[in-house]
Amino acid sequence: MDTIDERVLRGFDRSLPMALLRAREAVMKKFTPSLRANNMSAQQWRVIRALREQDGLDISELSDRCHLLMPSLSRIIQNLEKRDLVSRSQSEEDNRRSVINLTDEGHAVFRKIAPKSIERYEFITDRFGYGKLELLYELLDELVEKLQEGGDAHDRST
Amino acid sequence: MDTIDERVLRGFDRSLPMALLRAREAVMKKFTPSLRANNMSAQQWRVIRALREQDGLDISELSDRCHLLMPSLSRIIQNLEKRDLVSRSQSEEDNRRSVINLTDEGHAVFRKIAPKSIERYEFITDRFGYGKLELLYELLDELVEKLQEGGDAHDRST
DNA sequence: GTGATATACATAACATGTTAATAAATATGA
DNA sequence: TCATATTTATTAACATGTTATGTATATCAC
Repeated sequence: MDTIDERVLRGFDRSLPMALLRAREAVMKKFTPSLRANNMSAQQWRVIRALREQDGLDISELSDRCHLLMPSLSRIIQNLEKRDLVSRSQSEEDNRRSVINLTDEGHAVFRKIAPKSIERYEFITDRFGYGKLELLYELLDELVEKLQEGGDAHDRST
Repeated sequence: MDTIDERVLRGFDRSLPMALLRAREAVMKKFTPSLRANNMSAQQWRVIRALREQDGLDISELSDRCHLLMPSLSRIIQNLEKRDLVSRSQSEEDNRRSVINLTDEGHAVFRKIAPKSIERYEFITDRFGYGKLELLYELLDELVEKLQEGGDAHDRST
């Protein structure tokens, strides 16, 4: 048992990354089954939802909104394209950009899954409590904000 | 714009899974660089930490404590084994079990990385505030608890 | 004890996370 | 205008997430 620098690493399963991971896993368990039943991964569903909110986004925009890295998103789009859930076209002003649109079938899949998601969401709100949920949102947002401000001074290695 | 069942899906980037994802990403950004500088992934680091807390765990126990699925963990152990950071031996009582131990080199890596992690953790605590951090832990734990109780009645598909 | 079940672990197959390298189009500056 | 840098997107390569399947050992019912 080596003591490190007079301080000690927080107990393993009480670390912040683990707490967030456990919470996310518990939440996702409520959504995943109905997605899987429709051959949809959580990530693919994010893309569908983003396009439902605003159609015709380019891939960089989708990357931001869905919190997916470009290489992942690139593959996901190809997958959805093969399944005719989205279509891509070239931007007129900038030939580097691909514009992605939901197909009719894509819209249909959204309408099929969305009610299940709503139901699960209400289940979570009931179980946890509306007030606590709102408080949790606030804390999470503030955490992100506080960690981002001041730039990446502590993000560098070494 | 189709209205679903009189209710609407929560705004995309205000959904609980996304809020948890963003928070976790922001937190991990503080830890990942020093891990990467030592050729260590976050998952590999979890295994090292778990073994540092209690050496000689079997793979199922590690899976639980690290929140890694068995197939992932199986590969991770093989990787760490190749790099001589852990060693495996057969359990005497149960020949199905592998017992995993940290090697000297594994301990050395822990001692090298741990101070950085402690420092990052203190940075996060300072930025966010100790009280808020504790409150966040409580909320996250309670969320997990509430979602798990009552079994998996709503985890099923269809 | 023998056969059916369950458990511990590994592997397969595919999707995604992650960093690096690449290609093509566009923007910038001399 | 031309060379250079920047931006957009893809691909490569490897690690991990995830579900299904396989294999050996243990346990249990009988």
